[in-house]
Amino acid sequence: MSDYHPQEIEQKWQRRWQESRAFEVEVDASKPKFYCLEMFAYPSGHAHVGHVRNYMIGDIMARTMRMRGFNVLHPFGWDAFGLPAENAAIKNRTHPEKWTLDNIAHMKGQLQRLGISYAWEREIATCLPEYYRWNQWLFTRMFDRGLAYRRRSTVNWCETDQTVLANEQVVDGVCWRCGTPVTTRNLEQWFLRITAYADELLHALGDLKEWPEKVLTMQRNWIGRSEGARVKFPIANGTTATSDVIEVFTTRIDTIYGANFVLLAPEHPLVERFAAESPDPAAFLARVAGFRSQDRTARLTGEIEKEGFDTGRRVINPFTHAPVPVWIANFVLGDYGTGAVMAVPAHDERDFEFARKYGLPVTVVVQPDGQTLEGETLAAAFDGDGTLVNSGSFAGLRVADARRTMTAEAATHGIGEGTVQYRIKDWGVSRQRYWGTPIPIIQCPDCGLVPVPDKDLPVRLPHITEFTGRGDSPLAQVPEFVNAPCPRCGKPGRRETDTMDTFVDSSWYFYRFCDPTNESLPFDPAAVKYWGPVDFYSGGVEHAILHLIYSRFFSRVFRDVGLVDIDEPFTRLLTQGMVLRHGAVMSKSKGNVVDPDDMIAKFGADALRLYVMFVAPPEKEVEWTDSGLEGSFRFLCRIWRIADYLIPALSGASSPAGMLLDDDERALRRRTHRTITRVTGDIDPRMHLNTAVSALMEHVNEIYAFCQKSNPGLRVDEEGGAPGWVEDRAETAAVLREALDALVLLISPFTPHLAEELWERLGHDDGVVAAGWPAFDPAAAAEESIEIPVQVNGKLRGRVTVPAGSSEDEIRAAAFSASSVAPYLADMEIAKVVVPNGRLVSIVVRPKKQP
RNA sequence: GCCGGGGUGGCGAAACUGGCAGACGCACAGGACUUAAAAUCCUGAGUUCCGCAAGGAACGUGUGGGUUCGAUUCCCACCCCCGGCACCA
Repeated sequence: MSDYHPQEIEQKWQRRWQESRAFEVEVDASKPKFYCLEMFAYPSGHAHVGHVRNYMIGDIMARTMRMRGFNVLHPFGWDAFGLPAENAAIKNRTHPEKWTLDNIAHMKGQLQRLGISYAWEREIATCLPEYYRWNQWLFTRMFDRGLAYRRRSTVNWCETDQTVLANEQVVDGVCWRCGTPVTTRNLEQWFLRITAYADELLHALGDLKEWPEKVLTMQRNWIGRSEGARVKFPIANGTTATSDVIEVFTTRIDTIYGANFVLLAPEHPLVERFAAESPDPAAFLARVAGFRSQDRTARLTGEIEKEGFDTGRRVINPFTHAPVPVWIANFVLGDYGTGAVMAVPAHDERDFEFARKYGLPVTVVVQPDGQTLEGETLAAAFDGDGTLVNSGSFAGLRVADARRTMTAEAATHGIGEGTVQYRIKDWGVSRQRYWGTPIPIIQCPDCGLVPVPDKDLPVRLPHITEFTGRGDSPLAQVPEFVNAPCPRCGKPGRRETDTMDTFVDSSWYFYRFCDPTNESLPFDPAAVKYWGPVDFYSGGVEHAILHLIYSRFFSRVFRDVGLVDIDEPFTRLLTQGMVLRHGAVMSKSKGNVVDPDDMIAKFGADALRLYVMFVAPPEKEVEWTDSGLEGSFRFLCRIWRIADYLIPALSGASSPAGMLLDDDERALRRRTHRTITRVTGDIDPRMHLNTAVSALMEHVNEIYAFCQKSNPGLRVDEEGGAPGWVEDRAETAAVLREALDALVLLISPFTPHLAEELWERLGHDDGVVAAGWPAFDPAAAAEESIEIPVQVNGKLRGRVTVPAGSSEDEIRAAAFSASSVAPYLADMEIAKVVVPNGRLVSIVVRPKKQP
């Protein structure tokens, strides 16, 4: 009797996998490919079990598909740029690169000790010039296509630290580090024109059949398409020039006869002019400034009260030709639509609230069916369907018809047009930071913005030794970096000193894995043609929007640049749930993290992997429990014991196929094949890893029960329990061998080390991948007899056992003659009998009518 | 407010196409083994009630209704929890 010592076994197999390059793969057109990917990791220091759950899920998939004969690409890498490294540099006086690379080394060790089957030779880290060079390459391509452009935009600014703050660094309106109230600054910033793909990104969501509904919905909301119209309201007493028009965006052009006033956002371009032309420009601007500052801080903490003031100006409603006042309102957004709206208080909740507050008129132009609303007495805006009134020649139309007709009418008269508006904005990628990809642009006094030519890439990050966290872009303090000749004319120019948002790095890394060392292109298109798209992608739901939209965007840019011929990079997406402890997400600050290495030391990596997969479905949050992990460990010990007991007697066993088996042997064999089909389907396509483990547990229980049945009171763990009863009967040895072989292969994606060890002990030389996924034999799995429940008036009253394949009449007869059912039928009239698919008998009875 | 996902034993959960609710595990209880304990192997267990017992009855998947021979599953209304978006005109 030997005991299960996971640590020894695990080290042995991890070493062998590495020596044999077991998970390294190459393009092989003769085999079907499977690209399995987990979202790569930010190297924050230590991975806890919450992080690694995701890698375990992916590993089950990768190992299963490998055994099923696929050429499996399962790579890993590091999202290695980012602010924490810079903060650590400021705090600990280490260089961000050292901090990052040290963390990578530690975390890589953690993952290797978990036995995740990564192709480590393809490892990438985004902070290395070999990688970020291609960020720069793509950026220049985007610049050439007008997809990357520069404009002024506001950033959060801390006066004390003299630095830009990311949104996450602004806590309740003050700097996270020093508590100074945050102000804004206008800087030249780079944007990527994701809006050019808004429509495509939205529509293609419909093709993502294997994405969670939740993520699709979130992306739909984020892109935020709305159909409406732009309508021009000429300024009263102005000229006919376009500068004398306020253009509004509305989704309710049908209510335009009720547009009692027009509202401008505080950021609207006309505001400055109206102020200048007003009697008291200073007071005017002060009120506007008040609104603008509200946006930054007050809006984060809660709903701000609707406020506004009359500019004194009037515009002409192009449908009614009546002059209406123009107000400036704090709740109108400057960066959506045209920054101006027509207010229809009778039919818009916000406009209604505003009109009532300031005593503005309310004109009803849509009447709901069977009611007559009056503007003066209206209690709330009515935004439902109805019939137009007070709307000139459009009166009497239904809302939907009016929208169509009036949009066309506006277009005919040149006063407006139908349009589609998106909520999504262009992606601001400039970061005034050190630890990121330098933006490869040089500003030349003559040529303007000039991209760095390919031959000069990468633009390397200069080595900086002092990190203070103060000042604007750290790169601006390195003259030898900043001063660069214009690539076009050679005159002294100035290099862009901002770095890229790290989301750029992660928007295409999955293609780099296909060809990670390419020195002439981001990747060989042929490699991506073979491996792409990612077949199975898993990661945290926190990336449901940004990362997954940016990746879909970049994938299309690569397509349009000509490097890939697919649109969608991820065929199937799984968003894994987090691991909680004491009801909270694991975090260092809460002190509730579980380090996988501690668990490996106690129970082994296999037990940890199995537990995390068994405790709940992959998408669900789970609460960590030590006792659950212990239970999984016990289960593995139980497997070890039965295998250790049986293996000596199985060396001569052959396949049970074709043997004349007794009832118990046939039952065990049936069980084995049922387990094969259940586990197979539970992993793929169902991805119910917890029930796959349950099925394996039942299978093990069944093997024990089989042994107990032949040998009541059997002690599997006793010394010298040489199982002669197995060897003596070839059929018994054969079914037990088959049961054990199947168990070991089926559990190998979950507990690969234990499985390889047992597989070897079972006498196989080539490992579980070479063995392949166990074959399912439907004939062996077929039941010989089936138990059929019998219901009387919907209540379970008995069960009958009939031979498989019995006719409905036979099943019916058996049900009626069953002793447990008969009493319920006595003195009753049979009203109806249902036998759906021969699976169940449902009898409906009622009392016999008295003659 | 809008959108999405949920609500099943003491706990994590299962039930794949409308068909035996609670598989599997944790915790718990009992038995075997042991001088004893641990470990192991076996057994039990939704709740309530009746019965010495074998066993039996009723109730039971958030609440209330509906469809159906039959509903955790489908339909309607509502309550609660989680997540996302949120003055997007």
